[in-house]
Amino acid sequence: MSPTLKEVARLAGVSRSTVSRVINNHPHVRPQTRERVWQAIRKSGYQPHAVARSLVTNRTEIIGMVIPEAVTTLFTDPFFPILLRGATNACNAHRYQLMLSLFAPSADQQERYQNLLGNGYLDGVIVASASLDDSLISNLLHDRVLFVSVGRHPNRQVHFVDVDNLGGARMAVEHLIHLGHRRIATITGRPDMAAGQDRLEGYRQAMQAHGIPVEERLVVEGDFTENSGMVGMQRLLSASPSAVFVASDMMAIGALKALRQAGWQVPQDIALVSFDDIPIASAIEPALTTVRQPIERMGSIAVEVLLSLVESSPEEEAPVHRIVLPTELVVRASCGSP
Amino acid sequence: MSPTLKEVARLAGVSRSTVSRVINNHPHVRPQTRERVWQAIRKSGYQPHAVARSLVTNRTEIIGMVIPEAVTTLFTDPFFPILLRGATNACNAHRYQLMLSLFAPSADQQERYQNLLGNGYLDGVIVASASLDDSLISNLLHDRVLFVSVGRHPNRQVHFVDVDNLGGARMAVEHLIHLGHRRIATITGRPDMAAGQDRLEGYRQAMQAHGIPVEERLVVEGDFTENSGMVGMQRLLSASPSAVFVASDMMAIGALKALRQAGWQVPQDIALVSFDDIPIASAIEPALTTVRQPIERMGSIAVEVLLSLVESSPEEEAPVHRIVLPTELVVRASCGSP
DNA sequence: ATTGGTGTTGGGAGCGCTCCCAAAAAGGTG
DNA sequence: CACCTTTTTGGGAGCGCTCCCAACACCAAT
Repeated sequence: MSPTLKEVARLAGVSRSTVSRVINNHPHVRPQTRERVWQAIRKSGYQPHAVARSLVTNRTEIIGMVIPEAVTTLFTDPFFPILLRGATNACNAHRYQLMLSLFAPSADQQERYQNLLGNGYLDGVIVASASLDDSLISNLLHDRVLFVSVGRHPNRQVHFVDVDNLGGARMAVEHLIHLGHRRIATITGRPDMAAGQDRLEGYRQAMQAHGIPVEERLVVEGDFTENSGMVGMQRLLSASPSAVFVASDMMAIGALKALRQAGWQVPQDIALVSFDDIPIASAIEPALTTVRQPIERMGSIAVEVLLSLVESSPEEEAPVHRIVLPTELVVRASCGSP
Repeated sequence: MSPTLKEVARLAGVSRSTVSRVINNHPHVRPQTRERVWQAIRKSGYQPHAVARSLVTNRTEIIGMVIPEAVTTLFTDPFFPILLRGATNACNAHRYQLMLSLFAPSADQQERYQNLLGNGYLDGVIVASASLDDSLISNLLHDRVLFVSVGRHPNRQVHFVDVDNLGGARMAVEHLIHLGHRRIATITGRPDMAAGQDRLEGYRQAMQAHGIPVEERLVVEGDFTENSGMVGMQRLLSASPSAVFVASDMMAIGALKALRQAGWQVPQDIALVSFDDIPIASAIEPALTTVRQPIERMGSIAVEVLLSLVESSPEEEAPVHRIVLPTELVVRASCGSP
């Protein structure tokens, strides 16, 4: 089939070792020998056999992206694809490959985990949007797999990259307060995910900072899906809030649907602010005021961090990376800002 | 680190060969020996080292998903994530892994191609939404890489899975005709992609079948993006069509924006039918009448076909698979159907 | 000329596995 | 019980590469 090191060596009239040194850019090869070897490589169309190399270097230059399948909902939401794009870009820049893995928390999870992580194909893993109580994280820690989480994790050994969900949510709610609202409701994200918790906490902090007591009937639980936004809004209607902070754009779209059905006008009858700034947020009517988060950057930074771990010597205890990226409020029509 | 075959063999008091036979379920192992080996495997937590195995079997059980980065636009459109989900599911079922690769048609494309395909890490490749004139396909053919295209390709050696874009488009336009429309415009998809071409051809066929001549000013070119839908609609306004067939939902969202700005009501002033049925299509106002395509199935079938190629013996010339899946018209509010 | 560096090259071992072939054990038959 | 067949087991070779160590060439300095 394709030529091997040995054949290139014969072609160039040198030994396998020398060809290997040329390929891997090692010093101690005479320039003219190096040139001769390169010629042989080009002529034969030689490509190093990555699998063979990995067997000895114990590195595959492949990292995994693991998505707990519970968040399959995220597939209808562009969060995940954009994250993936960021991760891929960073991988390309470092000549690493990205292996994708959806993980159902099902009967065969254990088997799939073994299969993926145990077989030695991955140098490290990015874990996206895990639920905080997912056993995946503890498994990875136990097995000493190098990984970086997208979304914070309370365990102090976990490297993570996250956006400032708390600050972003606070900013959003404060914007509503500055517009004069006091009966501000919220539809939360999944309470088992850090983003869900933090956005709720941001809401509470903003309310408290301005001395507005939080009525518990103004807080309804969602799960980031459009449908939960619709249902949540319907439940909220009877409490007649004058504004609502919805913890994701997809839920805001659901909420808009509920409001339309109830005959409420946005922003005239109720102001709405949400979170994510996915592309559709600016395309719909009314355009959403929302908190923008740098999803793509989060993906590429997660990869950068992971690769720095992979490429550092295994024994040196690197400090734990806990990176939080800033968010930004994008004001559009849905909040009724003048 | 982790135990090897040899250690398991020692533990079970047999040879490496026997353990290997047990692992790979080969016959000719006495039941009681087999049991003893299994015990040793469980006790030691042995996991076969996939890289080492690949070196000798020449199979990695990894397939690639290649997306020409020109269609990065597809990232804001759920087409791609849903396809990916279908592909992943099929991979899981067959215990294959999926490697993701975005391919910029840039300066380093050639290098990345070599790097990805030449290094022997992939058993085969799924090519998603390639432009028809992309050199990727011809490279793959030339290098005898096993691959399946998502989206038809004219070359008769190319295995592909596609949806019936032509039939779906015809169905959509005929629906408008049955509603009494005759001045029907269209905003096309990218003319360098099969889906773009076929949806336009479906439009033409429907018009022709009903004896309605196609006015060329009623045909404007788009590229599947929301923005091109908006621009296209703006150009169409002066031709005052009574209905428009938009070749994708994302473009339809752009078109709606243009119509709102111009003060046209949908469906009262103009009927609108589009293509894809992405989740957002039913969530916006007015809900879109659109052609649903089985994206997820397309992804899993593509994988099934590819794996059948991978697992067939290399010499037997398999017949070329050219699979076309049916589409379905989903009638909602935007076409003004009674 | 001898010694000792320094730079360059070649060969062997080994990564963890599969597969082939031969040896050993087991089973059947006259 | 010897003989042949069949099943079961073990050991060696080899997949394509890297890395170590030894060998060699070359040059300057003693």
